[in-house]
Amino acid sequence: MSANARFASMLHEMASMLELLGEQGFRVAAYSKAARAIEGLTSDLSTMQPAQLLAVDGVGEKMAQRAAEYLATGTMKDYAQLKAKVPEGLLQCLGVPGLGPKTVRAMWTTLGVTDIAGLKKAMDDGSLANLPRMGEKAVQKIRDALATIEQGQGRLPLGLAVAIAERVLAVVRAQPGVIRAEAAGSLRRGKETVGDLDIIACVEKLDAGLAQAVMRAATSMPGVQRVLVQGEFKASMLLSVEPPSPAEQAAPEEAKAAEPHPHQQTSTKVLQVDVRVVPRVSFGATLQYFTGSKEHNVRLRALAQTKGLTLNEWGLFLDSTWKPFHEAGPVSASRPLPDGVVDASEEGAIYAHLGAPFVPPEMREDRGEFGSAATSGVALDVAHTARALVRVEDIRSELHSHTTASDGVLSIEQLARAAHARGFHTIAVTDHSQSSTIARGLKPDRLRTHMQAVREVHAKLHAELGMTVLAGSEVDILADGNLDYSDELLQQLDVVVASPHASLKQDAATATKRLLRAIEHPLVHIIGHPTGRIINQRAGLEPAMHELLAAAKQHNVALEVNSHWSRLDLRDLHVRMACEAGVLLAIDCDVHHPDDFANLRFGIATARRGWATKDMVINTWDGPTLHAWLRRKR
DNA sequence: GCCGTTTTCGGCCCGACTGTTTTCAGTCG
Repeated sequence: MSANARFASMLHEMASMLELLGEQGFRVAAYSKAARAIEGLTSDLSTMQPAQLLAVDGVGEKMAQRAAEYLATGTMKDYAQLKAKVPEGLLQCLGVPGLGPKTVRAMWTTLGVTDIAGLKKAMDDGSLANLPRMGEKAVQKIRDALATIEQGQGRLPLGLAVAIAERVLAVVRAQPGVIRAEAAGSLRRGKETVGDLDIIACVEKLDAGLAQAVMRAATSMPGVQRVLVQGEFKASMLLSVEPPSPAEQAAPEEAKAAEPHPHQQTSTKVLQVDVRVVPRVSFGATLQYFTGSKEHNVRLRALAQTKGLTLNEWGLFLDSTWKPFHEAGPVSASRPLPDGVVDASEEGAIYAHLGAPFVPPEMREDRGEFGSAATSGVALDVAHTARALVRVEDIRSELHSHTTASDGVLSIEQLARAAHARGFHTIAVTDHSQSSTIARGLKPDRLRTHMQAVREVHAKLHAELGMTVLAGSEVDILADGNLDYSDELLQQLDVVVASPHASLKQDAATATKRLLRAIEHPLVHIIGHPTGRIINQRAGLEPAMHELLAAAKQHNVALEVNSHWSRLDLRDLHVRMACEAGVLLAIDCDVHHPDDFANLRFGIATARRGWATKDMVINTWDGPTLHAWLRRKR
């Protein structure tokens, strides 16, 4: 974990502890907000001047002092004092759904409960049910929540969550009266893992019967374990997560062989799914609202307030029209919505009316998308970035793929034709190098034969389709930074993708030196999955990213955004750092199986989360431009 | 604790759902 991440996590912990001590809400929120701001920084805390840190939105005098203290001593006096007051186990109790700060504090101060074991005891002997505002049903909910946690309820990798969302959407869209339905939440923002699904279904007019029918269809679909809540327009349920299908398991070999990450939770087996039914006039507002992030929405609603408007999940309203309506009680089917200020059936209208540029979902993290918050010394032009963000349809080449020569399932020609069918002008065949024995890496003599075979396919398909098939290799970056083939051999390859595959637990300084050597190598074009992390399984390398980026810029090397949902490496924050440093990106699918081309959407989402524009991504270039760039290293 | 084209003090986003209530607090997103 980087110093930024460690400091931020301590602030988060302090927020929870203050909450349990009964501290005022806004003070608690200030800690959380500062923690999030630090997490989103693209600069190392240690390299920032005090004035730069104070310029970060959410970081004031006190937090800046704490950062200095943390950097100097590795800890903080305030943090230690809080730790001494609040038992460790209470923080786990706070993580149980349905248990908030008020309840945990009450059971701590009046029942002496200090951990999960004590909580279970208090439920069994009936003392918990005797707390104010507690009863048998509330206790049962906590029991169920504990059981769900023990079953394994972590965050699900994006690729698996998307597959489940599409199943739910199919059921909802099939209901009579449903005009459209979309997934919102962190899935729509393209986050690398998803905690729950938010499904928004749209009907023409609010109708309680219709809404109930849609929610019944969802809550009775196969795999539903438990219905958590069911109101007039919203239902929540727990859905079993089936093991990945064979196609979904077409993960890279190394991913399958990966050792479990020390912090890995038991694998996720249930996913919470919320289904909401809204009228057409509200659909855009609801989609916006539940796409989040929470922090982005807080800012957007505050913006609405400055214009005397109220923004909520039903639309954008004049205070004078919404407030009296609201005072009469919650919205219901029998009480029609008041007219909003704008037609909120599309979310773009809301941004437009508030005078904010439309923010693509992937950028809605309150990391500067409103043009105010500083995340580093470098300012990217928000409006331009939002318009020029790289899209799936911009990608014209694949530069990282495997055939049956190493661990892929396609022949060279099948691979090239699959790439052509997706509209690509170029594919690079980059089978593994000799040290990746698990993946049947090629010894030098096999590589020479393989290159010849690739060039024959190129001659054929270039004549037939105008397709370019490049002879490349995914060359191991060995533990000391040497490459896995001689320079004489590398020189003959059209494309060299250099990737770390083994020794992924080395310390930061060693990893930095290792990757720098690869970047500085004059025959290397792209660094593949630079950290080697596997989501939820392996932390991977933690090199000094700023040093790598400076070197990549200097040596004109592109860093990969590996699109496989188990990798997404570079990750979103690293992409943002690369864009601020002006470093080129290669968004690739690391194709082993024909289905892997479909993972491109996840790599694109990750790149967009890092504010990557089309011009920074070498796969968007036309053939001549890309080929000329590759030849500059030969 | 942070912040300022309504403020250096007094605010800080907004609503649904649930369970315990007897009008609403707690939790969640």
